[in-house]
Amino acid sequence: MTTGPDGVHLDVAQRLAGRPCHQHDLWLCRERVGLPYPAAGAARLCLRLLVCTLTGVNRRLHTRPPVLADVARVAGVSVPTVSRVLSGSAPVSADKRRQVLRAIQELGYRPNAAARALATGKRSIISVLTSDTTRYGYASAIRGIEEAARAVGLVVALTLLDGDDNESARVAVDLALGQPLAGVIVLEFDIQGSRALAALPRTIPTAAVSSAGQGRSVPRALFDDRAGARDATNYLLGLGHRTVHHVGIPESGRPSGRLLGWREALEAAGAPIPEIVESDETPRSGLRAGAHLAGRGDVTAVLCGNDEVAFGVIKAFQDEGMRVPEDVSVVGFDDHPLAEIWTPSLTTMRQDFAELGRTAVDFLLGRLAGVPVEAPHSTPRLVVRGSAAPPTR
Amino acid sequence: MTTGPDGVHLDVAQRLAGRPCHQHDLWLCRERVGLPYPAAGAARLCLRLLVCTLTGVNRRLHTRPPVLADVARVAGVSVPTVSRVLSGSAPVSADKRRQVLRAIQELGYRPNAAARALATGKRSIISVLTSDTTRYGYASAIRGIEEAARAVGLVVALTLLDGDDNESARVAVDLALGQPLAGVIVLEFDIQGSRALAALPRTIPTAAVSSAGQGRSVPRALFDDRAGARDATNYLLGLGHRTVHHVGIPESGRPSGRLLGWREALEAAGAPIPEIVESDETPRSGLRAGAHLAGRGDVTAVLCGNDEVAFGVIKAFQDEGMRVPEDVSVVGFDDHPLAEIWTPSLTTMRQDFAELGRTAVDFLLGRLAGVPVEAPHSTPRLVVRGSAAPPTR
DNA sequence: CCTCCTTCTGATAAACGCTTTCATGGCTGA
DNA sequence: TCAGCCATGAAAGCGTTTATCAGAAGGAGG
Repeated sequence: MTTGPDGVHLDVAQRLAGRPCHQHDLWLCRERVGLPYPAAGAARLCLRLLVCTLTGVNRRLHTRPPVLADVARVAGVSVPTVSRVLSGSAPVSADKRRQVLRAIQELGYRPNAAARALATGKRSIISVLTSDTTRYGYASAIRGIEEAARAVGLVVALTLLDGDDNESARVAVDLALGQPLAGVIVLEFDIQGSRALAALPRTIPTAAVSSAGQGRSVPRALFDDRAGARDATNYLLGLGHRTVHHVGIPESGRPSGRLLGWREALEAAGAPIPEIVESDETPRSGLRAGAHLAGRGDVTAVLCGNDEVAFGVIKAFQDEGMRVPEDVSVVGFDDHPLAEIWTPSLTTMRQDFAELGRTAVDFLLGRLAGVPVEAPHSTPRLVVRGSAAPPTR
Repeated sequence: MTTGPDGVHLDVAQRLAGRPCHQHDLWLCRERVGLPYPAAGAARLCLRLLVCTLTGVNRRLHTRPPVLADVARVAGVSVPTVSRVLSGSAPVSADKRRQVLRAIQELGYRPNAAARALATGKRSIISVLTSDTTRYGYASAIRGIEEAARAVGLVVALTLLDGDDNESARVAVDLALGQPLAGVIVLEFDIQGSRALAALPRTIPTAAVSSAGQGRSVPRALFDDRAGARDATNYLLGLGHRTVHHVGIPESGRPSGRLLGWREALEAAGAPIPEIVESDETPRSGLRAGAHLAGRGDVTAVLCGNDEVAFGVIKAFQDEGMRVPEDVSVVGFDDHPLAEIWTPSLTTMRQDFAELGRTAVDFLLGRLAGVPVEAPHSTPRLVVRGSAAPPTR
């Protein structure tokens, strides 16, 4: 049985009102009756009013959360003093500080973020624009961004890019910019990302996590996909394959780095350049692509746009009775968590999405602070496993 | 060559300043020189000042984004009129409306969300607390939440729960509550989620997306894992297996529904209840669990806590030379996107995470609006594929 | 011992950008 | 001519922070 400041039983009020009821409610009531804070003897009146309030007679009153002024009144100090205790911007006597902290505790006070943001002009949100949250690379990058943001006390807001037209990009951007943003990070792994980047006003600090080098002059944290694809292709050629087929993933408005790197490596080696097979980055489309390639009969090595596609491609080959890697070698891209335990285990180009996400935040913050930071950059690394081998014929 | 209102060439200014430069900059300059808005003839002075500003002589001035008062001044109307045009809260003559819209366009004005939130008391952020963004179920639920939130004009903020102790839950909660939140949704699939739920103050509207029924009396969008596990176990028993082994995933503070359902089904069937094998929800731990089970020699059917674990378990069995489903049947939980193309394709209990995420938002909003909404609820559905079959001996 | 100056603490007030209420002035229609 | 309506503007918040100011306490010098 907890007892309020004037002997009012909060539990009684609570039972009468049929809902939780806090010290704060009591004070609101006193205020309403016009009682100064430490006025004893009006407990009964307060209780009555409290119950009225709690039962909905005056809903708005009860709903109001405690504000700085409430804390100040309860602690018997002025509003700025409370603010100073909270922010530590100026010295406050130990005595008052204690009172203030106790009042905050009692009232369950939490600063109003909107008011704080308005007064300080400081922004504490980083908005992430992405077309997807579920696929491995996207999800990892988001995790990296969130971790880095949290480390410096920022919150991450997420906005999905639904359509791949300019209009829906604009809508998404408008929604995101409706918040007081410190900056924006766009996951520019696809056309939606590029569209969103284009739709962003130049006035807002922006960084992109990107797998392509060119485009609008926005600072980018970059995967050097091109070099990665070149390495992967050279690896397969080095195993003795005459050429390497490619299952492409959708391009973000311009030829993807993976495609370019693949073609460059083939050209450099003087190998024939097969027609590209398209996919939509899903395992299912990989299945279709694999079935198509299996039907051709002359395929011995395939570089896939990502691991999920590679899984589908491998599955399709196996369904057609071809063995991987004995009959055909498959190399993926990203190093998906399941690549390791796939059958056969998948040889792939590892990318550290989370790390690039983290560095993208640092990059953005550095630019915000006016410190020149070099654009982060990461080259995929070959992870040799069991899905690629020298050709058998 | 665009020309400013008094014949000032913005392009000239831009070239001189070496950075993009907008109409708005001009007006700021006029303001600084003390010119009323439509005052002709001071173009040259403005340009000079503009270049000073842009080149950093007065950085703050240039940095200031346009506010409602700027729009009002440019449009030649009062501040409330602009506000009315924006919110449509009161009629405005077509004439002024047009002027206002043009001014907004020219200045690239965007309302300040913090000020708006402060004035209206309306909150536009839903915070999602989760221990993970990358795993399938979590990522899908986040997507569902984001979609539903976006549909009603809300933004989703993401905060990861790092440690599984109370202290780090408190830190995460504090960070999230630092924003002006409309409400919080906790993904309570694990102990971190439960901790966060416990750390949330009762004053903030909260909903949980959960796979367990009990716990703190917070409204929950619920997966009926228990029924799902019961169904899965009964399915395996129905195929003729003497009993079913279980590879468990970490519990969120209390026995997981999956475990309970599994045990109930076995008890009801009078089947022996084998010891549970633990995993940490990763494929790799599934590998270990599978190796352990394969070593026992008497295992014919396994129900896994999720699909990723099931993948590992299957792989381990195969590595030990056991065939799935001929020698041992494996059933998963969740219907991971790769379950379909795994070898063998995985029989599993499908859960629609995205849909439950969406309904959780509706649920939260309904409660915010005071409309009584029934707690959403979803029962996993058996998807029969190729990884489970009758025992062969 | 009194006064003046310094130092430290707390309070008052003015922003921050937007919404909203209320009052006013110009119209229309009877 | 006057009531009534409508568009508009002035002003008062919303909950913080911060700059400025006043007052008290304390020490030193006369």
